[in-house]
Amino acid sequence: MEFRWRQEATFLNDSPESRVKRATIEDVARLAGVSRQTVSRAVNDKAEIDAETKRRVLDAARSLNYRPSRFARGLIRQDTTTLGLIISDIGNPFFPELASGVLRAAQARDWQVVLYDTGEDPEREVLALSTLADQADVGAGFLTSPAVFAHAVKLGVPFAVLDPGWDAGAAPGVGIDIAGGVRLAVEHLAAAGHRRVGMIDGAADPRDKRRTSFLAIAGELGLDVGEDDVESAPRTVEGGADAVRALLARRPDITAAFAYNDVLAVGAVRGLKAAGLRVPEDFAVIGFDGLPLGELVEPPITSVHVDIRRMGELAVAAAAELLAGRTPEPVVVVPELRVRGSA
Amino acid sequence: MEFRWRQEATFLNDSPESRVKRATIEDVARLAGVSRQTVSRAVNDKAEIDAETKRRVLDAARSLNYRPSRFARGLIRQDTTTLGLIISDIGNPFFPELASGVLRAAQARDWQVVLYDTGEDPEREVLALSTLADQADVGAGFLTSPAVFAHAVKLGVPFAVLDPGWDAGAAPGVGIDIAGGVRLAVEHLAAAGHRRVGMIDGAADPRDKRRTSFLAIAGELGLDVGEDDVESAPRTVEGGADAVRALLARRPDITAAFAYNDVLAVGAVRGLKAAGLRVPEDFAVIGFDGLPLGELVEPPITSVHVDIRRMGELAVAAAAELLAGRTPEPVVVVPELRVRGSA
DNA sequence: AGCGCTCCCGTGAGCGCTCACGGACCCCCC
DNA sequence: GGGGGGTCCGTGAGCGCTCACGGGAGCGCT
Repeated sequence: MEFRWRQEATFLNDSPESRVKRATIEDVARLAGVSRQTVSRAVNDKAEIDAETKRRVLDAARSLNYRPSRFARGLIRQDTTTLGLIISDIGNPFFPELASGVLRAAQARDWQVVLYDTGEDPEREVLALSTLADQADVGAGFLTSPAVFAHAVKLGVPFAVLDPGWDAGAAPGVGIDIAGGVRLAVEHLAAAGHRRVGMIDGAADPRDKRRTSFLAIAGELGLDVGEDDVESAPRTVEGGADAVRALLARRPDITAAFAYNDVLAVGAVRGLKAAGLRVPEDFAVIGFDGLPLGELVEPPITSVHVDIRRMGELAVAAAAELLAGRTPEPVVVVPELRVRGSA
Repeated sequence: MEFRWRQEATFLNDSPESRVKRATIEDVARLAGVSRQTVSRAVNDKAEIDAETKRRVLDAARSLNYRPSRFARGLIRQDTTTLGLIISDIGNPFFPELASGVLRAAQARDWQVVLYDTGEDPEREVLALSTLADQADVGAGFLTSPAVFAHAVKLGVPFAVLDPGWDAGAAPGVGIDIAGGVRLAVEHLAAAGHRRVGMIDGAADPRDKRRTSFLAIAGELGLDVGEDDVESAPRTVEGGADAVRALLARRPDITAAFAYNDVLAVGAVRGLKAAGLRVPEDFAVIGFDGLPLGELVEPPITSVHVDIRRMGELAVAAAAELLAGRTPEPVVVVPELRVRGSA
């Protein structure tokens, strides 16, 4: 009676996009003529409630469209854990693979996973991190730069970094032995007799580890490779095709290319074939990641295979450590060469 | 200095999986020698606080590893909306595509998206639905059967169903004109002169719409197609390859196949090529979904294209309607034929 | 002195729910 | 008739936070 004003205030709020004010446990109790506690008993299938009463309460709940507030519940039994996963482009087949591992590990621990796709945009990364910070208990994912990670630290979110190519250094998470992987690739090309090798780069940052490793190792092996044998491209199939063409236009004597990832490698092969070149006879292409996709194309992509799903699982494990207040011990995933058809 | 004990208390709690008890706003207030409210002001960057005090509070917060409880916050300003997205296998490239649309639309509305991968298992679907029911405000996704949807209704979660092949009927969400799509495919094959065509089915349920539509339309067009020209297979590339071989073994005179989806179609083409057949000259294959993946293989897959991302966006829109207490008006996505190389 | 203002800061109340109680009521048995 | 036990239900308290207040201190002005 003295709360009438409250209901009226509620129903005034009917702008198009406004959420309907949810009924509370109190509303249900009132309608069913019982107490909160009894409603709680009915809704949560607990004992100490009469069957008939329960039915009545449940009816009332249904008629009011009642659903318990996850916030109020969470406040009491704080057992649910939510992991925020930051990825840069779910359209890139790499990330579903990663998400698959994360999801599996999360499910095993009974964690929730909320997904943030930042489209490789640092600003959106920071934004995602901010909302993640107050929607999730812990985060994981790829971050484009140390600066973004610093933001996570500032926000106080525990975050497991997946090694992105910049030196994650002290940042907790799971690393990839990128230099080792690149070595595998370049050595493979060198062993096949290629002297003049280009790179199709997918990183924005010129200090990216794949690029620097490529240059270093190619030099070390005495290959004829210079700074401008690296062509940058957006990480798409088209990007790869365009890049290989550009590479060829600039240095027609190149006979092989190392691609930043398999998507670019697939694109490169397409570009080559479209230009009338045979792969690998006229031009060899080697990728990075070892995506299943690479086996589907013609020729199948020779690639430096990384166990991406395991990375996802390891990331969750690291996140769990972080959450427990411990420092996860550093893990590094070691890639291996998978020779298929393209090189 | 005077907070050393607290840190120790923190570290006492070191059972392997236990979460560290989080510091509350009260703890920070005590340590900084201020009130809750002042802490709140500092943490939330509000006015009415002295710079020096703010610094002190923030220091205290950091030293205690304080992070505000999302539950307590959510209880007060109930503005954050969370959508639970149920998919059956993120390894299937269809779903990232869908997720992409959902994510985009969700981001536009400032919604969170939590992901549930059920691996096509009805039991896990029900499970996911249950946790979704008390972790999210609204759900969306594919459900394998009407029974599962019924469970959602029973739980009281608003759920936007993506048309799965069973007749979603009254269920709110976004539909696909599957029959229309199948017609496009079968007519295309018939027009190319195929009389005897098989189907590679990816559905568990024999009443699946693609299968029944296929049978009906093939019959209508007077094709020589019977019940056992339908081969069931797991929705993987290998599944498709195996299925087409089985089909061929049973009925060697088949000259074309309609596949449940593009993944199966890609598999079929692989199987065919491995068996020494030329596609489409010896055997034509047509898929469903129109995934980007289909363009990458050789020959590219002719497919019934569905705008999957748009489906994701529409699903979010429907979910928003549901949340507002309205009934979303029915939407049906109409597929179109994309003739590429395989048929 | 007294008033009003600004700048800080603290105190209830309450968000919606569950947990730990306590208590009413009925039935049975000595 | 009273004690014991079972069944069902309600009442405070409190989870961690923010909102709406109220109030003290310090300053300048009449």
